[in-house]
Amino acid sequence: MRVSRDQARQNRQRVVATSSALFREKGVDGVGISDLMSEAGLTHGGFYKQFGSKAELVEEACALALDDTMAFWDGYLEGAADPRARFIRAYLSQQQRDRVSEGCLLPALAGEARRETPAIRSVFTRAIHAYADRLDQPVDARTAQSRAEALSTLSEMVGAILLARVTDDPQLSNEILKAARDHILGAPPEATSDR
Amino acid sequence: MRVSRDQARQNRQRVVATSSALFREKGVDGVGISDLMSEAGLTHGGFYKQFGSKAELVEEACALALDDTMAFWDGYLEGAADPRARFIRAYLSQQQRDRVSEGCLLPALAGEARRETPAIRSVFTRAIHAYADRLDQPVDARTAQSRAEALSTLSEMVGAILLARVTDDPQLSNEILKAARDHILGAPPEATSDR
DNA sequence: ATTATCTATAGATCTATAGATAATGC
DNA sequence: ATTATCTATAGATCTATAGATAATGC
Repeated sequence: MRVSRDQARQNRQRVVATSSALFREKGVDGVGISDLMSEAGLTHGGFYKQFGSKAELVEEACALALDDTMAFWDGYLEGAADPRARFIRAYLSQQQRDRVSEGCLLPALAGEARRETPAIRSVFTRAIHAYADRLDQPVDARTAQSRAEALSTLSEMVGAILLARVTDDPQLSNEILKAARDHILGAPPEATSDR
Repeated sequence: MRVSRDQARQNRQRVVATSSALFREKGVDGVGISDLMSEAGLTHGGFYKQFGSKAELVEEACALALDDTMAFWDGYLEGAADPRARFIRAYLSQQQRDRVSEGCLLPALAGEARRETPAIRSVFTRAIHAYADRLDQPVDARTAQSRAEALSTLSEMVGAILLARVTDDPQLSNEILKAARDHILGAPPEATSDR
């Protein structure tokens, strides 16, 4: 029954990783300790030897969601001619809209996180800064104006994904994504970039 | 114990109204049938004589939230010189951010509503159309372009409120609101309109 | 007689804890 | 000896239903 110290560390990390996906997919209230533990191949009894409370896991899972997605974006944008445009186009794609459990934590969880602990809300503050940094000018060219633009662009991206996900009208959903892309990046020359 | 037909109708309506506020404030999973009924001055046993299920109440409560807020906005904007600007400024105010239980259902509940029944999601589709209509040109001047702009403006408004509510940094919260207002309406001539 | 509301409860959760078990780490 | 994980369970929910009660509406 017992397991090596290293195996235990891995088990714990697997709980955080599966929670990070399941919380985004089903919401924090939508999955119980049992679900999270058994998804990681464990039983629920061991949970409180690894975490102080569910809220503590939520905090870690949100932080991991942030770090993972940021690592993904930084890799995806590395060496791009226009990283900001590439970022915005990919973020506002149908793929990102549909892959909730691997996507940005802001549209997925910010609505509920508003009511969570200060520690959890501060992860969301970090997330806002992290995303705004990627939308802003290169570090040496930043101004109050460019920062305001970055925040306003982020608001539009997050809002568009949120609305595109909640509507039951698939056509409206795509229309919302396209409107946000075109508005932020300027309309495409032809009907080229609906994908 | 029994009550007149008219009184019963009023009781039922009071349950929907208090639910509409409580769901926005605490989330659908955050309030139980007991809470909703006792907030309306009733006991929980009578609930299922009035509603088929909790989901049915959620649908009605969201629809009422939409109708109430739209009636408010239409009154608030009636006769304004520039109704669109007045709408955007008020929606993106600190008051709207802080009055969650009386505010727009989109930032408050869209995140959870994604996982709800089709009937509930279709209320959110109606909400998107209703808000976009108020942001679009007068009916006879609408184009595909103006509609896309309305949707993109709505995304930014909803996203800005969502982010301004989730962060635990009050300064960042105000910065997000101001950035969205300035971006949508154009920067103010002087530092006039932070309020 | 009908019915709106009440009390009481079933059955299924959910978070958290207690104590047993069996393998690691000294 | 320590400890990671297991089984079992406490206590508090939550949705939904059953049956009683008392006032309305015919």
